[in-house]
Amino acid sequence: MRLSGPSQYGPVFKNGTHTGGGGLTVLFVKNSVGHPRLGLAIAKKHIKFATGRNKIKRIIRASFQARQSQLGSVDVVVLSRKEITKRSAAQLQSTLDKHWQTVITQWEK
RNA sequence: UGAGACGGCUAAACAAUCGCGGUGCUUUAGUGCUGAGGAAAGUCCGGGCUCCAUAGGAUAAAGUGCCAGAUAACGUCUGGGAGGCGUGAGCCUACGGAAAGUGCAGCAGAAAAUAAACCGCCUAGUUUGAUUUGUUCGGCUUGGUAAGGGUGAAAUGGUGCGGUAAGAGCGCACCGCGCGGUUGGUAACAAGCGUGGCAUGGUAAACCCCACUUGGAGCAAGACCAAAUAGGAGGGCAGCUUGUGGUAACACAGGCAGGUGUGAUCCGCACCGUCCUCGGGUAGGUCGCUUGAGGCGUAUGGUGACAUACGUCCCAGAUGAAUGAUUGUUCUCGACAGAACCCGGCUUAUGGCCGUCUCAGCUU
Repeated sequence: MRLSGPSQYGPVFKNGTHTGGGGLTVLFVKNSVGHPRLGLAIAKKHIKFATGRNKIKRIIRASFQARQSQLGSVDVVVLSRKEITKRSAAQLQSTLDKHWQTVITQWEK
């Protein structure tokens, strides 16, 4: 489910395909595990307080879980951007849905 | 009812389904248990713990600063004293030293520190002044005077009476202050007695002096396991052949091989044993990591902070970092905010509820 350690994060950062927008950047790459795995990187620089960071992580995890069955064996890392402070929770969910869709279509190819 | 002071409690509730971090049990898919805060925050103090060191003394630097107690310790807390603020409940205070030394004080004001005569008040002298001819007023000179005016945050004790030419601790009373006993109190201090005639202006959150405290770095502390690579130590085995020595193991000398680089290739040139063990410690992993100056209850001691005894409970332990989503019901429609080694405080942010007390108004 979860990515852990530089050995698992490293390949995604190096070879991952980018999609972005809406205050988030999504990197993804195929893996050999057979199920999707999620990693999060929400910068303290962008969101100052810990509660705010936790909220965004929860939103991303929830939407990831909802789409989990549709995603193939992919490692995904979601990064925060500066504009994320301007986005509401509902906006984030819709943009995440878009990003998952692009990941699915890319993976099917 | 309004305004206020102090203290305590709480952190939407319940149910279902799907998930997440720990952990146990069967066993590889289920299931049980459990899972953020009052501030987890700021990182401002104090400890524990760990390593470096061996800290005995002195100096520097930093901090603390009424007294007594609590505590592992503190700059925290409790009780007391003093001063200040408020009608009051209550609240606030870096609250040691200015007769060890140095420094500082804008404007105003005559003068701001070995005090000082601007206006004024008073004595004496003087007079081409005025004049109601006076023991008057004015000018000038000489002294005396800090009572009054004015300036200032602050002007060398305050008020009153006596006293005096006018004044003045010059004298007296009371208050304040200094010094010395006495009494009460562990002490800070208070009360009262005697005495001095009034001294030491302010500023130490200016330097400074005095007393006390502090070794440094921090869980990325630190301990252990440990791939790979380079270098290190020890040991085993070290191609073929000729000669010499030796019984032999082996040693010495020569020749031929082997690998890598250079290069299209050959020659040439340069470089090179191999395996094991130890040590080392990188990536990575494990521990540290949650049973603790612990919580809750009762009793006892203490004004209290707190201590002691007994009983009882186990209450997050992640590491790109766990609490969410959906549905239903209810209400006052939910603030500030997320553990990261652990405790004791302080400070700051913040929704709601309750109690006690004070002041004002109204009713009885």
